[in-house]
Amino acid sequence: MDVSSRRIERVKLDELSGSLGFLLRLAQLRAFEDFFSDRGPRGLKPGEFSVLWVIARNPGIRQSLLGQRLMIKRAHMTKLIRVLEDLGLVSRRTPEADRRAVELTLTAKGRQAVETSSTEFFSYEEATGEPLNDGERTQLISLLQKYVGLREGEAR
Amino acid sequence: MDVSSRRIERVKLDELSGSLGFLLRLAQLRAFEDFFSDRGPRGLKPGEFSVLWVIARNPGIRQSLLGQRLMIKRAHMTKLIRVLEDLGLVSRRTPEADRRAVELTLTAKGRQAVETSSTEFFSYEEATGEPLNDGERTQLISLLQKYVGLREGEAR
DNA sequence: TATTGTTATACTCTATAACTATA
DNA sequence: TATAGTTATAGAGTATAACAATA
Repeated sequence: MDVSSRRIERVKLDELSGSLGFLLRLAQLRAFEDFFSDRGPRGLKPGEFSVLWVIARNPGIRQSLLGQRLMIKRAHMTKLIRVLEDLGLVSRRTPEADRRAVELTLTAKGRQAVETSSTEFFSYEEATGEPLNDGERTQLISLLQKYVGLREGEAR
Repeated sequence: MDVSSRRIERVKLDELSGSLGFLLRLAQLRAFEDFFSDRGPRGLKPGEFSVLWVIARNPGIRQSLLGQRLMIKRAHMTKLIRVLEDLGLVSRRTPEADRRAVELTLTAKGRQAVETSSTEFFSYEEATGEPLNDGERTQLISLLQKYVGLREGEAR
């Protein structure tokens, strides 16, 4: 196979290449692809890691609040948490103050899993963003934070 | 219900809020949510629209090339195109030059569908990006284009 | 041997609605 | 009546591998 066939031929996208939704979809696919290609499938998937991470920083957090922040629907949350509970990473308890709710905390095993994975996840993160230089990467992160509601003020 | 319960309580995310992968996932969910909440479910879904749009700009494009550009895997592409063919929007032909390949073009009905939907899609696009101002939105798009490989040069 | 596309299978993520138990 | 969570079900998207036809 020659080199030219490795290159993606030109495809006209016109206005589509200026679509925020389209770009975000491609960018997310790209980020996940990078993430999984670098190494074989490891212990925690990105979604599981983020759930465990947030529980670790917010012990006793309610399922509903966790779901709101991570944009995971209630029904899906139930299944996700059950898996993590079955793995022995998360424990659930019903608070006396509101017996409808469920408060989440990590087990010792869960805390250890987050600890182990976090080095891996975040060291990967720093090495990512390939075609962007450091300044651009920082700026992209800043703009996304604002877009997503993680910043009250300006994006810079 | 009082106002305070409508607001999302603070959740500590720490380093996670600086993760590009995490932010891209949230941003994409947000963009799609905006898109679907504004209006009821309309004719074309974003994925279908983008496929039709690209075929419209690149008549006779091969399935493989289309898939590469839109980051859709071959097996998925087959199913996607079949649906669009069954809807009478796309037609397929085998070129004599390479009888393994499939060249895609839009039918008259397909061209009309793109025409109709494009106004809707792109006018929505312009009104989007809510917490960002125009300059920030432009910059975000620019950075994403570079990240995703739609620009050779610099991101600005 | 490599490539294009297809088929079959399965798994994840998401959406919806009906349900319970509490409030 | 409203809320937190659960259950059940279905659909979309994706991943994988085996396959046929062609190069």
